This record gives sequence, structure tokens and C-alpha cells, in this order.
Amino acid sequence: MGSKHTKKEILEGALNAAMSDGLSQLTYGRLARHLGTSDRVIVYYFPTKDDLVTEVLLATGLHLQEALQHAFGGRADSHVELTRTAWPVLARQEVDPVFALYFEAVGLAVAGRQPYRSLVTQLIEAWVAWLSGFFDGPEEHCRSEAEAAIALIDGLLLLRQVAGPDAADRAADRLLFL
Amino acid sequence: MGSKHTKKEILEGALNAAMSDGLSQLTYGRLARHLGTSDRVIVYYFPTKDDLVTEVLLATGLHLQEALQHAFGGRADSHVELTRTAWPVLARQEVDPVFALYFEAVGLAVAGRQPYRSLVTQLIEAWVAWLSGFFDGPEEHCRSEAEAAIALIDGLLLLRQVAGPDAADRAADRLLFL
DNA sequence: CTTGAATTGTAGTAGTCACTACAAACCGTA
DNA sequence: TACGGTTTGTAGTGACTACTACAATTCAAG
Repeated sequence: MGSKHTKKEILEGALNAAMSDGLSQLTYGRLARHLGTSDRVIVYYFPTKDDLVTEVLLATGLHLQEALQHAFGGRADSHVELTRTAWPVLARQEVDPVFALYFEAVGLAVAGRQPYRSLVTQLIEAWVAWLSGFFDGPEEHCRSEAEAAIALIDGLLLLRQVAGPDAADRAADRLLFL
Repeated sequence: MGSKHTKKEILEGALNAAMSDGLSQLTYGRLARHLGTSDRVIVYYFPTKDDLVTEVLLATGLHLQEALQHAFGGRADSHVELTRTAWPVLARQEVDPVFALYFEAVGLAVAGRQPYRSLVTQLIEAWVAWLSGFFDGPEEHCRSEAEAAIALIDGLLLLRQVAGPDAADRAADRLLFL
């Protein structure tokens, strides 16, 4: 109960480490040094590296969900309208590290490594299902709109990460305010 | 001259290895085993790991450029039109591994690791400059159109990687054929 | 054939990785 | 106080990492 390092504290530290240095730099040893403890404690709570990474990615998913829930307000007629209302909330320095971590996970997933692949697939599927609820009409239509919105958002946010905020804002102007 | 392993052969092997197993699995030892030689030869041509990764990424850039040059035909009025003509050429199994490697590099770049960051930035910049040439009008306008096209293409291809070809095609229908 | 550079083989470096064995310390409960 | 489970410290495991020292080989040019 009154232990020095709770699982939640360690996970929080792991998430921060992953957001600042990248998933590939997240190791037992480095995290332990950063937390001022021995890696033995981390291994105790996360017996394998995959356990740790999995929970970090799940936590990232929660952060994403939080950011997105604040971004999307009510109903939308189209993927463009949905993205247009979400963009100002998503394109902020504050959430950039979360999306950086998300894109790193996606990159490792498409590179074929577990457990990234299945987690990212689940994440996207959950995202599609959730965004579908913002549209009206037959389910198939709603899903397609949600997928289109995700492509739009991911494309813009990726551009933001690699080409900077200004380039992303210019592109958003073109894509969203025709 | 008549050496058993030329630099080009090794680089080709490294590129194949990176496309099939991911950049994070690209090591001197594994590549040497795969080529049936000792890592000493690889180190001779690529003295540091960064040298190897850098050249692999540059080669990936060339593959991307090749795929894109086949995709874009003549002039275009808008980012949507440009993407529309390119999409059927880009959304093919054949080039999927190239984009998978590209997205992994992007992921590692946004995670803050060198030499990925500067290379990816350069790659995007070159891409923007090149795509700008397909549009008419003032330079600023052309650049914005190019950036918008990149966001569109990257978003769709990313969706293709994580949600499958069908989802990407549905999203492309929504985004490109309004 | 001789020379000298380019290339390759053998072996090994120090460091990091995920992970473990084992015992000590802590803890609430009895 | 004694007990039993939870948590932590010490130390170390073998495997792998990028990279190197050094000698042997290959090879083209004089």
C-alpha cells in the first residue's frame, strides 16, 4: 500500500519517457535510472518488455481518446466538417508528443513488430467505430466517412510532425476550407 | 573489382532486410548472416550504423521517387486532382513495403532520433519542391497545394497500412471523388 | 615478380539488452 | 511477537549490440 513506487507511477514515468525519447529508447534500465530505482521493481510489475510497451500504448490510446473527445463536438455532415472542427484542438503543441508516440507506434506496427501491430489495428478500429457515431445514415456510409476523416487527420498531423505547424496549417486551409 | 560483395550488393540486401523486417531489426550481424559473409565486410563499407541507415533511407527515397514519378502524369489544377491520378499507382501491394519503410522512418524521426529526423525532413522538403512543379500560379500557392497533396497521400497510405486496402480505397472515394 | 593498397577473415572489445535467482526488507494480520 | 505474502536490493545470466585490432589475402599497377 504505502510502497515507494506504485505501478501507476512507473507507467506514468514510462509514458513520459516514451513521449520524450521514443519507444525505441524505452528500456528497463533507462526507466529505472530515471525513476531512481532498480529495474527489478519495474520487472516486478511488468514481467516482460511487451507488457510494459503494451500498457504504454494503451495509455497512449487513452490520451489520444481524451484529446479527440475534446476536439469533436456534436454531429457532422461530412468527414471534412468533422476534421474542420477538430483541427484547432488537435494541432497544438500540447498534444504533439502524444501524436508523435502514436506515429512511432504506427511505424513500428507497419514494420511488422508485435505487439505494436495488433494494438494499433485495435486502436484504429476503435477510432473508426467511435467516429462513425458522429454521422447520420446507413452504417456503411458512416464507417467510410469515419475512415476518410482519419486519413485526413492523420495526414495533416503527420505533415505537422515532419514539416512543421505552419505547413500543416496551410495544408489544412486547402483541404478543409474549400 | 572482382570482389565478392560490392557496396551496392550490400546496400541492396540492407534495403530488402529493412523492408521485410523493419529498420529496428537491421543489424550488422543479421545482415551479414543473410548475405552469407562476415559483418567485417559490411563495416568496411559502412563504418557506422548511421552510415548504413542513412544510405538505406536515401535508397528508400529513390524508390519512393520512382513510385511517385510513375504516379504523377502531367499538370494538375488542385491537390485533389493530383492525388486522384496518383492514387491507383500508389495503392498497390508492390509498393507497400516501400511505404512501410517510409512510415517507420517517419515514426523514428518524430520520436526524435538521428539521423532519421534530418533525412525525413529533407525528404519531405524535396517532395514538396518537386510536387510544386505540377501546379500553376504563384509559388506560395503551389507549395501549399503540394503540402496538401502530401497530407492527403500520406493519410490515405497510412490508413492503407493500418486498416487495410479496402478501408483506404473507401476513404479515397470519399476524399477524392466528391 | 614486387609493391602497396583494397578487401576479407579471425577474434575480441566494452557495453547494453531483457530477464532471473535469491535473499532481505517490508507489511498488515493474528 | 510470529507469520505469510508483497515488494525491493544485489548480483548476475547469456545473448546481442556496434565496432575494432590485426593479420592474411586478393589484386591491380610498375
